[in-house]
Amino acid sequence: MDFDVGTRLKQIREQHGLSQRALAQKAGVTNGTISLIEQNRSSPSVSSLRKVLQGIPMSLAEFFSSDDLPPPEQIFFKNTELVELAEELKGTVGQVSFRQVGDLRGRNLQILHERYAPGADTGRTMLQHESEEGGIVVKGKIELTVGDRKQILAPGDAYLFDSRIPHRFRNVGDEDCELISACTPPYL
Amino acid sequence: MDFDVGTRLKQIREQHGLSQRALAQKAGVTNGTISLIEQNRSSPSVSSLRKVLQGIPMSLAEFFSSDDLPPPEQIFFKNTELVELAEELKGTVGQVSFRQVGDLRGRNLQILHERYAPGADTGRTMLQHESEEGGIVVKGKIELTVGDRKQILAPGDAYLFDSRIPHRFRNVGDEDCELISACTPPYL
DNA sequence: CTAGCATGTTTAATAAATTAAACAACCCCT
DNA sequence: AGGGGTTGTTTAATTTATTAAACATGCTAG
Repeated sequence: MDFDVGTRLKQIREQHGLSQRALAQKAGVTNGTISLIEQNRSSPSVSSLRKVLQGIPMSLAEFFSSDDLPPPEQIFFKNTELVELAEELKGTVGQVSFRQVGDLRGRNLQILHERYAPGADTGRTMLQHESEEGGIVVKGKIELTVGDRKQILAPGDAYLFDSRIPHRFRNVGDEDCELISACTPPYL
Repeated sequence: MDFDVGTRLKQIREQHGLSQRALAQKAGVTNGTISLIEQNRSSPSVSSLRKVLQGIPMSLAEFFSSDDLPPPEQIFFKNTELVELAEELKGTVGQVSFRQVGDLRGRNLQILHERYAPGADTGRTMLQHESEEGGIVVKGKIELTVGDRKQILAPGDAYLFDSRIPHRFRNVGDEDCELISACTPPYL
């Protein structure tokens, strides 16, 4: 009782500026099929639905992850408008600052401006969230541990990994380290 | 875009220690249906599949997000290892550099180190990709236009928007501008 | 060894989705 | 006002999925 296939398909089709016939042709089905599906008067087989979505194109996974379209929100953020995420970081040692772009309501993308004081350390070893995560170092040096791999990154260096692997950040230098990171979907 | 519904269902069913008949009863379908689906000899309608998954229980979204563990990949990237994305930028004016973290194969997250020379301009107005996009300015100034909104961002300032809205970046200052951006899912 | 019960597979009848083509409504253009 | 093009909707014919019941195999107890 939780997923309205017809409405979802219609919404997606219209977002892509396609008519029923246009989509039908790209998908290799008839326009009638699309019409009936959108009215929930027929429940497509997954093979049909896959064909239809290939005309978008969109994966079945995307289709069923009902992330609804975000309403018009704030686009630009002044330096001072980034929101500090101080609370959540229980295991951390030393001074760490995570400043987030926007409030993420309805978003898949989280962008952070991170700052680590010398010696600062996220006890994140235990943390594994269901995301992908990456970033680029802007200033200073950071030691990053991901699973059984460890490396020190300098300005301009970068990282990208699956957040389900336990990971940890540690500033082993003697100046502040800044980096800009992204995460999808957001970690809290 | 090849999704083996039968194999996936069988895998899930067995992980939950259910026989075809046991699952069939909980789901309100017959065992034959499950057998045929698992052999890919019939492609269930999404209403049937939903019924079946309710017997697990599991959502359609979970079913189709085939969360298989990613193969071990490169995690750390030296400054010089970022890959230049020079080719794709047809409409651009002036000197622009997009340097990407990793090659993105199998990833949802794209992270770029972008550099705009004074006067550089992406003719991106026409571009609308199916993503969410955001970033933080590191150096210099950039004018960002998103839909009918425009703003000049300075170091520390940030942005976050739905990439389906037409957008454009322009360096209106007289020094190089650098920013770090992220995009999900990747734009090419 | 065999009777009983579980498993997954197959088959003919039935129910449902998909097609092909026609229908009605709306816009735009001359 | 009317054509020619679009749009989404509907209907009968066809294809496909689903059912109900039989079939085959393997396991275990007596």
